[in-house]
Order: sequence, then C-alpha cells, then structure tokens
Amino acid sequence: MKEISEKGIKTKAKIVETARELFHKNGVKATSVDEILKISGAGKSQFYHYFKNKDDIVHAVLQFYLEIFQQGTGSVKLQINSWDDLEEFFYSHIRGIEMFNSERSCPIGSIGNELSSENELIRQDVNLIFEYVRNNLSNFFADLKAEGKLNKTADPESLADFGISTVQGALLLAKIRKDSKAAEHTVDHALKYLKSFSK
Amino acid sequence: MKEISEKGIKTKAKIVETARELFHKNGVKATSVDEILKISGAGKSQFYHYFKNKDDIVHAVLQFYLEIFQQGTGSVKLQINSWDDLEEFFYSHIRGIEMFNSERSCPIGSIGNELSSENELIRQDVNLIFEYVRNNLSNFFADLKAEGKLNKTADPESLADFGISTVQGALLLAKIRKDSKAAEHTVDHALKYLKSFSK
DNA sequence: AATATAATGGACTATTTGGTACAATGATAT
DNA sequence: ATATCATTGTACCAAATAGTCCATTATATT
Repeated sequence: MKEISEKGIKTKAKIVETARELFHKNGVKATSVDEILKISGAGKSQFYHYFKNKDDIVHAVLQFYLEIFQQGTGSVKLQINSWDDLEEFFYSHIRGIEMFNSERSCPIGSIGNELSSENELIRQDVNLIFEYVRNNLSNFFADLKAEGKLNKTADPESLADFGISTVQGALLLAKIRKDSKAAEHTVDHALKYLKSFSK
Repeated sequence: MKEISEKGIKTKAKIVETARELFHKNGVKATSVDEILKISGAGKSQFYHYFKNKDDIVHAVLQFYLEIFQQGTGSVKLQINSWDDLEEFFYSHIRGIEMFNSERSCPIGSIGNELSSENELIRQDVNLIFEYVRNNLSNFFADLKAEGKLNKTADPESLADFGISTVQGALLLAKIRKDSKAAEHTVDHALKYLKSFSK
C-alpha cells in the first residue's frame, strides 16, 4: 500500500497543476515531462513516484477537471436550473477563453482531439466528462419539459449535444481566429435557438 | 531556380497525401517524418528536397485542403446557392466522419488546434481556409438577404460563424464519443435554426 | 555522347524524449 | 532511538526524433 503524506499531496498537486496549464497552453504532445518538472520545480523521481507514466498524468489532469465540475469549484457551473444558468454556462466559456486572449480552446476537448486515436483510456476519460456535462444539460431540458415549459417536440438529449458542440466549436474557432467574437456569435445564436423551445 | 519534373511532382504528391492521411488519423505531432517516408515509400533526401522541414509539409497539406475547396474537388462543396446546398454542406461533413467510423474530427480544425499556439504561420494557414469557408457561407446568406429571402435581422457573417462552429464542434464531439449521432443532432438543429431566418 | 540538373538512397548526427536506478534524506510511529 | 516508509536528487539509458551530408542514379537538353 502506498501511503501519501501531506507534503506528497502538495507536490503531486503542484505537478498536476503545472501539467494542466501546459497541456492547455501548448497541448499534451508539445509538453515534455521535463518541462513540467522544470516549471513545477519537482524532480524526476517525484514525478514517477506519483505517476506511472506520461499518460497517467494526462489522466490525472482530466480527473481534476471532472472533479471541479462535480464540486462546482471551477469557473463553469453545471448546476443548471434556469435559462439564466444556461446562459451563464455558455458565457462562462467565452470569458474563459478571453482570459487567454483567445489563444486557447477547451482544455478538455483539446486533449480529446489530440489523444483519442492513440489512447482509448484517455478518450474514455474525456468522454466521461463530456457525458457528465451532457447529462446536466439534458436534465435541465427534461425538467423543463416535465413542467410543460418546453416544447413537446424538443428532445432534451439532442439539445444537450447541440449545446456541447456549439461551445466546443466556438472555442476552437476563437483560437484559430485569435478572436473571441465569432465564439460569441455562435453562443448567442445557440442560446437563441435553445430558448426558442421555451414556452 | 529549382525545377521540378513530372516524376518529382508525383513523389511530392505522394508524400503530401501520406502526410495528410497520417495527420488526420493520428495528429501532426504523433506523426514522425520517418513514418511518412516509410509509408509513402520515399527516402529522407526526397522529403528534404521538396520540403524545408516538418512544418513545411504541414503547410503543404493545408495548401492542399484550400485548393480542393477552391476547385470544388473534395467531398465538401462550397458553392452554396440554395438551402439544399447548405444542407449538403453540413451533411457532407457527417458522411465524412462516418467514413472513418467517427474516429476522426476535422483534419483542418485539428491541425489548427494542435499547432496554432506554437506556429503562427500554420495558424494563419488554417485561418485562411476557415475564412474561405466563412465567406462562402456568409455570401449565401447575404445574397438571400439582398433578395429579400432572409429575415432582415439576420447577420450573414455571424450566421456563417455559427455554421462553422457547429460543424467543428459536431465533428469533435463525434470523435470523442466515437459515434456520429450527436454530430447529426447538432447539424440538424443548426440547420433548423439557420432555416428559421428564411422567409 | 556529353553535360547539366533533378531525383534518390541511406548512413550519420545531435538533441530530445520518456523512463529507470539507486542512493540519500526526511518524517513518523512504536 | 530505531525501524519503516515516504520523499527527493540526480545520473543515466535506450529509443526516437528532426534534420544533414554525400554519393549515386535517372532524365533531359544540346
């Protein structure tokens, strides 16, 4: 059994945080283990003490994202119980990329795109997060529908898919254009469309 | 001045085609020059005879995509003059990923996501292609509008942005989920929304 | 046929990469 | 205090990588 001390937890967290930042900024493949160590100030033995290999830290980073979603800690809230909440969900993503001058897209979608083809487990990690988001969105629509506040023809799950896709696409477009305006347009339209099912 | 013979053109094209396929399948960073050469059957000297470096072949691949868009050669047609054409534009993307069992996303958006942060020229290459697509979409909407066949409140450019984003997001989601259904939903909704501006 | 130029084969190199080995240090619980 | 186990530093390694060099072969023009 491998115990882990307070100190160890801190070191591990520092490594994960550094990796997360670098993966988001430059991508996973463009980030070497050495670079993570240099910036986090940790040594190689520490890294391989806490992580099996490079893939394992990608897993840890994704785990981190899932946890902040679940705990509602991050900048994106998934407790969606009103149209205002939904609006906030969309626009928090826009604010997120604006913080980085539209030079980054979604950190999770990015990893999924880069590694899904070569590492099935990582693809599943990413997928799990996406499913989590999807459930939160579709539950919101389903609840509305149950209350008779949503058009009967509306399919909660496909609307949720639509929501996730538009956000992902918007963030990617913003990065490629180095401008968040197109992302805003996209999100504006997507919201408008979703609201059109409201009654 | 470096001349290039028929034979040379063929070799070069073979290398570009192989690179294109591998970049799409596994990503740029996950594809080594050696792998491209092994599969294309070319030697190292040939590669560096025709391309300055690895980035240069990424550029060539993107150039290729732009050209097939411009020439209307590829599976995605950008001559959009009717709602049917627009529909075809959207669904041709879906068919595209289904050909690969939903294991790939957009080859162009993918490269943009992977390399935009480290290579500004490649980002511009990708952006140029996106702008080209955007213009074709927005021209369609603008033309409709001029003919009075589109709602006056509709903004052609932001609708074009919306269209591109939804497609990109849909393809990414399909890859992560290894299932094209969500992508279909997205595209269905996007089309429905766009058509709602028709009159 | 001779010359020039393009196309090719492939060995070689310098660097970076992910990962290992192992010893040394720190903390903790009995 | 000492035995135990977690933590850390660093040297090291094998493989892979992008890119160079140079010699050879093919092709075409005169």
